[in-house]
Amino acid sequence: MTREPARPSSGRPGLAEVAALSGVSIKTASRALNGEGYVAEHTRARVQEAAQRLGYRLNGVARELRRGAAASTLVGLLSGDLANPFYSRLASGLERELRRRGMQLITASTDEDPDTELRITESLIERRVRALVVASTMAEHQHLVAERRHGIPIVFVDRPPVGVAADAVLLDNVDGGRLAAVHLLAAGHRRIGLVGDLSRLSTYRDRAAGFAEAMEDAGLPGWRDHVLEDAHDVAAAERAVRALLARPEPPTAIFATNNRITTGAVRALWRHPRPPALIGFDELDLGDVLEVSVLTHEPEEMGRQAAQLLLGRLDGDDGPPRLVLLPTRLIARASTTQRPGPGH
Amino acid sequence: MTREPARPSSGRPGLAEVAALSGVSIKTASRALNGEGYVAEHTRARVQEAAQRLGYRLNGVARELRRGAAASTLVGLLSGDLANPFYSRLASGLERELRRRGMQLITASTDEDPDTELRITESLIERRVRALVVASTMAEHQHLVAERRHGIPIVFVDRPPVGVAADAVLLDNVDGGRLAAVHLLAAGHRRIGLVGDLSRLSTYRDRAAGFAEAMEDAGLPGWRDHVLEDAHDVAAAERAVRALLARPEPPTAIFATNNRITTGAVRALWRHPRPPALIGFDELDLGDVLEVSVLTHEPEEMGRQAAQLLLGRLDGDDGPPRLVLLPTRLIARASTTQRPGPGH
DNA sequence: CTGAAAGCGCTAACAG
DNA sequence: CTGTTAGCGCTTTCAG
Repeated sequence: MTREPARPSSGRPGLAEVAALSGVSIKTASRALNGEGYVAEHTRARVQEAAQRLGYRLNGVARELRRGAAASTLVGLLSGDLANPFYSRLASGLERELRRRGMQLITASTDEDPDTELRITESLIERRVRALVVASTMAEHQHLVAERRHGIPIVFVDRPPVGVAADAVLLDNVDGGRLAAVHLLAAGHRRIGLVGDLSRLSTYRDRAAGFAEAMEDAGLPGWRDHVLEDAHDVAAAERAVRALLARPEPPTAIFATNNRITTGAVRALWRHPRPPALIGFDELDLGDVLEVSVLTHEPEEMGRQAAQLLLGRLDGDDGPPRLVLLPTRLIARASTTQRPGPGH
Repeated sequence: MTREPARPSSGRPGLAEVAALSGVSIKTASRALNGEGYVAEHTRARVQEAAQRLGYRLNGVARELRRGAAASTLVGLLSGDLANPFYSRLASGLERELRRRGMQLITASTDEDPDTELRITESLIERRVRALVVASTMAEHQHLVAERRHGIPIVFVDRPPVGVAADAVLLDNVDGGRLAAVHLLAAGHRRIGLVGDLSRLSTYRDRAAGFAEAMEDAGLPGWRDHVLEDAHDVAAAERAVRALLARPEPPTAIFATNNRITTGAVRALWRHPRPPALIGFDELDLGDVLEVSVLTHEPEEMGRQAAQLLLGRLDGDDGPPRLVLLPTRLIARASTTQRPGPGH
């Protein structure tokens, strides 16, 4: 029996080359390498040796095409910016959980830009990821309706789905905002500055809503006078805080609504002769040493929960969309407990 | 002419369905959707409308199989732990640069475990990534020799390749270690504690080597007495620093050889009545406010350089392996300039 | 235990 | 401008 001379067309050897070198059929080579079914012991050995010699690597692309998209092990994560510890910790928790089930995470940053998000979403779907985890920066998600219908599980994290029914894992932002206000009010503060992220982000809006609720309950409808929004990076936040402090009647306390803003605030207040009280959303690296009060939570846990939801869907759960709300916890430190209240 | 009734086999519509619905051949549908060659305007419109109606998505897996691995746009990044800001900033710089060239980054964490690294490497190669960026935790890299021969570009970052010729982007760790020692020696310190990461990591060993060199030059061969290694997380580092300080003759200064260790050290020295001087490797979040002297550098830049090397290879550069050495810069802050020297 | 043939969804090559 | 045919590298199906 004559065989073709085994010339790899793409530079890399394929099953055909391995089969030729070991003198078996292509299918037998496949079986031997996958440890599938019954293959004579010495045949298996010969095949494996040939594969070794040739530096053979399974072509996962071909396998996936043949096996069908339902067998893919790739899960896509769409997030704002991996350099933000919130997202990277989320990714870390997600990845670890997925790996336990043999799935792999592919991440892509949107730079918080809706257009980029749209393009990247399409490209992930074209790659036939098995599921999608989305920390969206878009105002709505109509473009995902078709995907959901085609059965690909989508889990929203940190920010809720709009215009599409899908699972979500979110923080209890309203409660967090309320806790911040209540804590500061209890210390006697009345003029409380609030520095916010982009006003279109629901996370920020919810935190502000909880804050507003507590302020109005306390009979302080004038809280809006001390709000500065759209501080999306550390430098902008630092400027916003300085601006608040430069006012004729500066606030006696500040609520920084996320980690970047808190960082900017800490920098603005550093070495300030009489710094206002400060409370931040998200824990800070060395927040204990910096003595900044915060509303903390666990990004890794958000990732784990998202993974669980997603794996449940892959296992056949087709119930209505689920919403997991993660709590926020207040850690009171010197920045709100040892700094002068409004009386000073 | 009769056409088949267009039933998607995988649940999702394919080109065949789009073609059937718009009454053209499959190839014409392909052309219309890819904006390739000449297609009559109204044909294109019909095809695109059909695609829209069906929720058609290109199957990138099939496309890639057909076009061949050389057309893949996926670059794999293998790193220790994305939750470490060093890696996430590296990933961020890399991704941004790759995206400008239409390539996508797929990341995977090894948890600093050699076995995991091996498995994940294989799986990325099976997925036929176009190139690999590796922050390796393995002692050697023989397993990559075959891959290099098959032409897939590999760039090592942060840690050097061993046993395989490949490009690398590294920090000048020896110089960094030397700078740290020189800085502390100039302040009059003689008993300097050094807290190190896993002793098998070349980054740590190089930093220690530079440190050693400066110490020996200063006529202080006894420096080894104040070394504690294998502090791989923040808690271990904090314990190590406390242990050093509890000695009969505690060091008057401490060199923390990476960001996690510095964090642990800051925590250990916090509120210490007479803290030793401290210098850390890697910048810290709010390092300025914490007033910790550091040897800083830019992880994003490492990512960018890696991308450049890699893209150059894809563009045909087949010269000998290149090594890019990134400098480290000393930022002197109060932790080494305002704390008591050895005389106190 | 082993093999031959078909085909996953797309695009390259070559007609019309 | 449009269509037909073949085949990427693997696995599935069905026969030996």
